[in-house]
Amino acid sequence: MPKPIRNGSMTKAAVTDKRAAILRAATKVFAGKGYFNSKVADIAAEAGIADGTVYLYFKSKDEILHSIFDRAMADFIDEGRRELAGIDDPATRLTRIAELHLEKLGTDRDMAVVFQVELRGSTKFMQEFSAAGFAEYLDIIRQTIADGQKAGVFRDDIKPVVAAKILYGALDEMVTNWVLSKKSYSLPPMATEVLKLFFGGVSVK
Amino acid sequence: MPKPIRNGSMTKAAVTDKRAAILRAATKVFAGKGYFNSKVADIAAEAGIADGTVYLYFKSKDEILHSIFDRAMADFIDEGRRELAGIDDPATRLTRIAELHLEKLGTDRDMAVVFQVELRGSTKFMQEFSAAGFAEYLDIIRQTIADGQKAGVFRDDIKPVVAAKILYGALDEMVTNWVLSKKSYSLPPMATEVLKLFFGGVSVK
DNA sequence: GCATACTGAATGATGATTCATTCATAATCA
DNA sequence: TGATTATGAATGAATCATCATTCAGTATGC
Repeated sequence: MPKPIRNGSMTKAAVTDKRAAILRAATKVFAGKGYFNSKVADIAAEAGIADGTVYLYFKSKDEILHSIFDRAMADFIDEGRRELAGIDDPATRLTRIAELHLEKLGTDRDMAVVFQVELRGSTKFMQEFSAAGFAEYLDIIRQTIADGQKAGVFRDDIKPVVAAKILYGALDEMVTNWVLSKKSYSLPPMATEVLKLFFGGVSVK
Repeated sequence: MPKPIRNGSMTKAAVTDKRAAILRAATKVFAGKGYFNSKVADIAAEAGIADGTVYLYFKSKDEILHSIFDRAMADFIDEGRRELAGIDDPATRLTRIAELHLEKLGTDRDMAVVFQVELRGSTKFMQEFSAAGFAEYLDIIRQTIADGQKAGVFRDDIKPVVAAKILYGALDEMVTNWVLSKKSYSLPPMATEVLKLFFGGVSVK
């Protein structure tokens, strides 16, 4: 009376699929109720498998959350590098980065919720994560700004690290607002708005 | 062998003090281990009282977290309004807002950790909170920017809400970085950096 | 049959909350 | 004033519910 879906020996691809299915289910569940309020049983139910099966693919609940980030972040950085490979002009690069940032998170609301909300749910986690992908991302932005300064298109009385944090913070805030907003609107177009201000400032010249 | 501290009827002030003491202890504990990893017993121990005593002042662990925000946010908005009362020039107002923001959080690291990290720990919480103080804060910024546009000092091809979110996001990111940073530096001076970019933009004119 | 994937009930730990009891102080009384 | 009683803040051990995790058993495919 359980629902036997597929048993016996699995192909490598099938194994990966099931892992991915669990991660997808977990992302959805975490997004809905938060990591600590989510039961492993909820994830199993969402994925249509038994509680115990989760442990055939992940060592612990904690590892599931980690995997979600690791995979998403790795994908994002990869795609970013590929996209940016052909772009030299610093301003254009920043534009593409901002667009990618919002496109990526604006496409998968559950993932965005987990990133915006859960990622910050623990200092410990933040610090582990900081050490990994986040620092790398911020550094790409920083480097691009530094290049722009060297090229003379960006003012150099602002430290690149600071400017990078500001741009990141602004984008991040757009995502957070979008995630929490009741109204449904498209996120990517906000990139233009952010960049307009980031490049030109609010003051009238 | 228990530690009798003070019994009998308490003055109103003493009661408020104990409540405040518990909130202070909780802020410290939450900052250190995160809300969900903190035991009520930890808070009690930090405050130097028995576990049960916590429940004489708060209905639940959840209520403690709420109280921390409510009080801090109310204080902040009050102080902000008072400070801004005498300032008319929009740019000066924004400057003062940014300074206050960073001064306030830069003064009490535990509080800052709870705000930056725990506040975002649950969508539910975020939304409740959004409805309350946060929206109000963002709106003060928005209004100031709108005033600046009307006065002709800020460009009006950027929507005030968006500009407000950008400024807020940038400040918020400064705080988050500061909170997570191993290095110890002073937060308030970052206000100047943020404003320089917010007003003038990165591009060379 | 044998190996492998899966199941889901049982286990054990954890931790929020409760509540019967204690006792310092205040109030009342003679 | 000193003795006596009432008050209610504080205590902390016990309760009780909640899950993460395990594992003995089942099903499936080869």
